[in-house]
Amino acid sequence: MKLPLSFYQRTDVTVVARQLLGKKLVTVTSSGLTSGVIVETEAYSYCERGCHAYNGMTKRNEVMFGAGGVAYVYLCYGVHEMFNVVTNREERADAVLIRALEPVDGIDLMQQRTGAKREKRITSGPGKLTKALGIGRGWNGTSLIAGEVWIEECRRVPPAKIMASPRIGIDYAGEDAKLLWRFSIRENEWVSK
DNA sequence: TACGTGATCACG
DNA sequence: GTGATCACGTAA
Repeated sequence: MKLPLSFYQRTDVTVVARQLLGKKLVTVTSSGLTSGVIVETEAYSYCERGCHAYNGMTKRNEVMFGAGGVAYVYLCYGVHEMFNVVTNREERADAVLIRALEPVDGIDLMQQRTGAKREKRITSGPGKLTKALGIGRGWNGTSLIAGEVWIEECRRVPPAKIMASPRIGIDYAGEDAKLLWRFSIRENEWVSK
């Protein structure tokens, strides 16, 4: 079952980021179906400097300002596509970055897409998992309810297994870089390094 | 630790 | 227009 809009449209993005751990992210393309369990996320809110939406709407972050339940995909460092889930209601531009997955379905297809020689770690990192699942910038703004990408229930993660730490790669955010808004499943081998 | 890579954004 | 910057990954 796809998670309903009400899951995404809640007002506290850190709650959504925590609860996405243990859920399954699924994509379907003409090449087939791929999926993985979410083991690492980061929360971003228009209220803090780490967020693309902090300085208001631009062409890039436009979909963040819509209601929750759609994908926000952008290119980073000219090389990597990053997949985010938009949360909260309209004008409250929050999102959760999916940083790592534990592969479940379509592992052969993931290897094919990434050109990975060995099976290990093809979805342990935000840039790698989009490649493995066939997610590109063309999916920016795509609904997570109706389209070829969605998130569904999978595993229950007890609160004690959830670790909170500072987000990666946002030194420019000053004090906000210290927020413990990165969430991961403790001792899961697929969490990024 | 260093750097490729190209879109984006805040300047004019 | 232009230039600095960037929510990474890999090689060394």
